[in-house]
Amino acid sequence: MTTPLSRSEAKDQTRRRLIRAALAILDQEGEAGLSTVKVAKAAGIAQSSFYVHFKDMQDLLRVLAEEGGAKLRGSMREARRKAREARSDLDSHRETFRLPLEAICRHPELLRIQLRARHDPSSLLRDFAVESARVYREHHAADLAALGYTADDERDRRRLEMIAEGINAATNALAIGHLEGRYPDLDECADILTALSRGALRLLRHTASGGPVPGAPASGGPVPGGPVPGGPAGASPGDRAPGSDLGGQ
Amino acid sequence: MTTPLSRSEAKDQTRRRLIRAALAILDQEGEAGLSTVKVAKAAGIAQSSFYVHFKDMQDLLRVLAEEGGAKLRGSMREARRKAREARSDLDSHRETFRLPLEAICRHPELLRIQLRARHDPSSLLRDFAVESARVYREHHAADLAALGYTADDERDRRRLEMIAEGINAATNALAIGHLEGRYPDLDECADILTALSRGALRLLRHTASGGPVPGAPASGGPVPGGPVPGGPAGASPGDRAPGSDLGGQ
DNA sequence: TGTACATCAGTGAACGCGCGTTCACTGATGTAC
DNA sequence: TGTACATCAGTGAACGCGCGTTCACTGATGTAC
Repeated sequence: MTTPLSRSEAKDQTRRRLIRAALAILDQEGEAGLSTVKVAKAAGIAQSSFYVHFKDMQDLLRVLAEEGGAKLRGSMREARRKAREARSDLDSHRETFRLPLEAICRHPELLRIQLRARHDPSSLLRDFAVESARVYREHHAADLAALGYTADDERDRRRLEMIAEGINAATNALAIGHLEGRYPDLDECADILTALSRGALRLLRHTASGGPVPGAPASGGPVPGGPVPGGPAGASPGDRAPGSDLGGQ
Repeated sequence: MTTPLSRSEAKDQTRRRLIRAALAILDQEGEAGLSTVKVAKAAGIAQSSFYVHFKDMQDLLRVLAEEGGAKLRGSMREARRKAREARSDLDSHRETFRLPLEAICRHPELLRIQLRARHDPSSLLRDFAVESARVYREHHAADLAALGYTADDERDRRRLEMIAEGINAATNALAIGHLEGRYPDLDECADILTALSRGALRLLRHTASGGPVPGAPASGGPVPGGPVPGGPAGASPGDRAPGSDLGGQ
């Protein structure tokens, strides 16, 4: 029935088995549980045969990271494409958060691995984790820009980055919660993220409408924290003291 | 000059040296870099002497986790106390986010260790990480309650939990960014978090003022999104369809 | 098609390494008298 | 105060273990003729 495989096909198949086995162990036991012994055994070959396919464990992890990164970028690209097809602005805003959540949940092992490696100094997947975090963050920053929130000066650029990072962290946290079964409704997760972003984005100007920051009362309510040292006195717009512009209270 | 130490005092000092050495290695190299050899060497004693003080590495980590947890809870208690002393509601809201950030930055190693261990299945510090995350989350939930945001039914309780988890993740992310030097101004971090929470809390009713959600302009300024599907029209409070109540636009 | 040879994926045994753990021992500190 | 003994923090050597890595070898597949 089965056509006998050529030598190179068979070798490639074994290689794939090793990669899959490593990914499974990495997801289930973490990097500490990874060893050439376990991976080879799980792939059904002799331990020494591991070195026929990879120089060492780091070499396998490099391949794993490359493939994971490609998968991740593909998911994000697709999410971005779908988000562009959303009909209304509101849809767009919600989709902006729902689609990345879906993308994450399509490859949950990649998020788990990334979260573990990200702050682990001795992780061989550190580069992968940092790169993944960058992809996510840039995705969010681009999305926020697409929603009409832009940053003209350095202060706003930094704030946009902070917001993107905060939203990203919240997205990951809710995605993990969803994967763990605590938040079964992905739409509700997206709602929370949408609402979070809505609040934060008031710190930036919304250039689409051209008006003042949406939601900010024209009268500028109570001033937070009393007098701001070196504050608004002679400050030009775009040079406001940090902490003095919380938007509508 | 130095009074000779009693036997038990000297032993305790050695024990402290071991604990401090383990914490430093854990922070700098992660759990993978930890071994009785390294810890004993860093503490300046023979490797076998490690077992005079601890049953094994897990035993030391248990102690480390207990002490770390106590430190963390202490910091959080203090932050809560200070927040209660804030004069105005607005101060209270900002302090609610600034003080936990400060508490985290007082013991940055605890956050780093927690973030690493939290998703690592083979970590010996898993319990510590989960417990720490719980402390943080409950702190945020209590703070939100103190700000007047309450949850009457199951849906709102779940949302409050999701918001607390999202805010917590964002807090950690910004704290790490601050510790890495990317966001030098802790007040600005607190502002971002305040703004994030403001948006999300519109999903809940604000019982303190009894009025509309704070921050929502009475006049309803420029609306970024289109009409809200299935919006406020005839929905009774507490029975809104999920995903349809994004609060004041 | 058949034969002789080349290639190469996979194997098992061997080795060194760092680590965790045990244990008999040492010498300083503490205590009973 | 002095002496004899008990206690015990700390030591170094030894052992087993799992792991990473190497290497000569095997036998099936591929190829030249």
